[in-house]
Amino acid sequence: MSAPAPQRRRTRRPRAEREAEIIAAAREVFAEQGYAAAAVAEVASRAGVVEGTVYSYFESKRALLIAVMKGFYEELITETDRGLQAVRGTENQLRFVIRHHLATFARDLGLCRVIVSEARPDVALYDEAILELNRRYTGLALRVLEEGVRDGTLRPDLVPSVIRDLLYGGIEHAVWRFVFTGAPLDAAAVADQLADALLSGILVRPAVSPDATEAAVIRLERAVARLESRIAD
Amino acid sequence: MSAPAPQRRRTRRPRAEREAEIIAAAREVFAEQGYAAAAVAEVASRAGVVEGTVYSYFESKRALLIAVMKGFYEELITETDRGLQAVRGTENQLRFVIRHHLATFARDLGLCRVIVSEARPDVALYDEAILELNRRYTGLALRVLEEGVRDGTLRPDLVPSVIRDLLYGGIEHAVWRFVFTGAPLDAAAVADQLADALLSGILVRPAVSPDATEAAVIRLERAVARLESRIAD
DNA sequence: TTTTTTATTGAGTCTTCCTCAATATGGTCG
DNA sequence: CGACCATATTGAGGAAGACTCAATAAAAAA
Repeated sequence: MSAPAPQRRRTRRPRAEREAEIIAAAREVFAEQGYAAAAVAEVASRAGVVEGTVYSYFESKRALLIAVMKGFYEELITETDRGLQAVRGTENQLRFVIRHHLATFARDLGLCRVIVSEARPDVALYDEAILELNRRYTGLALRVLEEGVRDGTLRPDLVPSVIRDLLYGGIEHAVWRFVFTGAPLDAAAVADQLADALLSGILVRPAVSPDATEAAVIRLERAVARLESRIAD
Repeated sequence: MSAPAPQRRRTRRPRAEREAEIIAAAREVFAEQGYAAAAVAEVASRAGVVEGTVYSYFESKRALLIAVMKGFYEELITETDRGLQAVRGTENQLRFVIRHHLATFARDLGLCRVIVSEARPDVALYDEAILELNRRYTGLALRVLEEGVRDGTLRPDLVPSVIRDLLYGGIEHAVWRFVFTGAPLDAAAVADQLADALLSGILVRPAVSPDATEAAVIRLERAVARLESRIAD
């Protein structure tokens, strides 16, 4: 049953390279198995070292996870930033962010799942680094929103941070939906649906006419009557 | 340092009651410490039994978590369903769902965090029960959306399931934001901001600006919606 | 009261994170 | 070119916690 004993030889490598190898192995294992199920011993073995070695590079399993996340976020931030510079206009930039984020999630699902699940449970100081990365990343979208408000493209009464949450939260849930149903995800289509809803809202544009106002007044009177009678009880 | 040794006596209790006690203890411990950090031994101790007893009621720690989630979801579904029946109109119903979900999250944050983090990592068959509960719960909002499309209140080109994801995802992220920044959460205000964005979109409405009367009508409708949902509790 | 059933126990196993003293390696310096 | 040394690497072992199971005792049945 024992594997062919990979016959490792003790070799010294430049610190930076070995560290990179361990991080790469960890990224694989975490993405495949999730954080809790991943064994540090397996990460070590895939990186061609022994468990103790991993601990001479990283304080703990969690610190290793954070290093993995860091790498992931750095890539994501760079790509997104570059993309945003190539697109003009608030609406187009928002569509780009949504599409790119959704595509990233769909592509690197295993790792994204771990990040989402593990970055949140702990408000521990330890994860301050991750919070900072997350702030930097979602800050890109926030700036787009703020500028949209400033230049009059977006409604002046918006609270940009709330809209940002709506945006990222919506994407996340949309992806889970597909993960769980197992349906193939048409990332571009879903991104457009999300963007349309966010930009234009879901209500049919009320034809602002005296009729509509009158109808609303009637609805209100009835509702108030209902409330009054209920309070009377 | 050792606690005063609770001096437990071996007592036999009706199966259902003991089970309920264990679930209640687990709910506490999970909410306080998170799933990974919670020790089954502590759950047992708070329930006044020994670790082995827990395992005679639940196959595994995870099965225990699922039982806890089940109870939580059942409550949530009942409350939401009851509330929806007391509110008329697609827009008001959506506002109710958002407000109630946000309030629940804010109130039972510890447990919600665990549910969100632990329900997703595993697409394992084991969690089929949780998936079903989640479907039932979010199905309530889905039905509101579908009916809104049918009766012409909502845009006919909407994909209701995507909007539902936008809604729940947005709430979730909005809550995390407050958890992490530590700011006090004005649930009602944030719920309104989310609802406004979702219903009307974030783009500036071209032209047709409502006059003062219409604006007053809109304010009134929101006030009535708030009253109705408060009475529903 | 005696017998039967089964809920409860707690000691022990196994897995996994993490520590540390011993070891071997590759660069450096005589 | 060989000896030396700083330190990267190792692997055995400790600690904690999930889970098992044969023994025990409480309640129900006879």
